[in-house]
Amino acid sequence: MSCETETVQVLREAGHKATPQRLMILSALRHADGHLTAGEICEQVRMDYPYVDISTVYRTLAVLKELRLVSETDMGTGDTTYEWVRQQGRHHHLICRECGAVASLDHKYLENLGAEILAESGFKPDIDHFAIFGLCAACQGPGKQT
Amino acid sequence: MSCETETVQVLREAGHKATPQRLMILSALRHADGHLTAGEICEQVRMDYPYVDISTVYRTLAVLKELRLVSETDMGTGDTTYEWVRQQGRHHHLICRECGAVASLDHKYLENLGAEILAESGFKPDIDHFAIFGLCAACQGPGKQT
DNA sequence: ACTGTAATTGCAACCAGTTGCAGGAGCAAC
DNA sequence: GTTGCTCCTGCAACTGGTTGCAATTACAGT
Repeated sequence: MSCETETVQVLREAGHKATPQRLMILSALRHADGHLTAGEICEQVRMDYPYVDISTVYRTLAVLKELRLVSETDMGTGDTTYEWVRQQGRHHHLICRECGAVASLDHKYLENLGAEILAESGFKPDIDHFAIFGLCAACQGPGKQT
Repeated sequence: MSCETETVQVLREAGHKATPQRLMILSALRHADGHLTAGEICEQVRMDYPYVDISTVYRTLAVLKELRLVSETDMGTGDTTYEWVRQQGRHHHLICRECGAVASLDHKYLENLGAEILAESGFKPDIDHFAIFGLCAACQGPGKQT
């Protein structure tokens, strides 16, 4: 758990406390390599400490999201998922509304967009992790509608 | 209600039925000029027909969304809102995560993005109505938090 | 106008996520 | 190590939205 020291700093500096529950949630997020739902995080933490409440998980996720340590993504299937934000390897998701396939999108496309918006309107968009819906190549063929 | 004829066509062609409830929901959406929540739509319909169930509203909205007649937008405040999609005047929203201000963004910025993604990955994104979070110009100033 | 079929409705039960609250715990200062 | 303040936790109640189901209704074909 020594790898969380840095994160603990960030928490403290923002006036938050580093509680065991939070460290466990943090650990679950870090060591998972994909997206996790709040429920999954809760289950995982309960293996070590069975009393965590789901509301604690949600509240912790809210704090982490505010500090921009995790990103929240609505995958379109009604599952809201959370992911540890790494500094490199930013990516976005292209989600097919027909077949549900998920592809990754390199950050560079969005980077342009972010810069353009900032230049023209002064609004600085949070472009950390987008989920973009649409039709994948396979589902665009004529007469291919489900 | 004669202005709904065209929409009724679209519904029928997709194998859906044009029920009174749906027409009332449709009417509410058309005549509102902004975003409406499901609850607001339900209330409005109940003025004419008190028995509509909220689930009917949600199901109708799901159908209309699928037919791309309405767009669903999560405004970030926990309110999911729905809006009638007009062919012209497509726009997107820039929502400030500090002060909640909502600004409009012209469609042209996203048009580029859509074309790029399509060209490079074959994925055809639905770029009808985006909600982009970030910091507005006023909230970016140093020490201007909250 | 009548009929058959499939879509739709309203209801109630349900699920994900949020909130208010009282007790408990972290942490900075002494 | 103790103290005090504030944040955090777990609980339970609640809200927004979804789903399964039996009864009903739209509508295409006749």
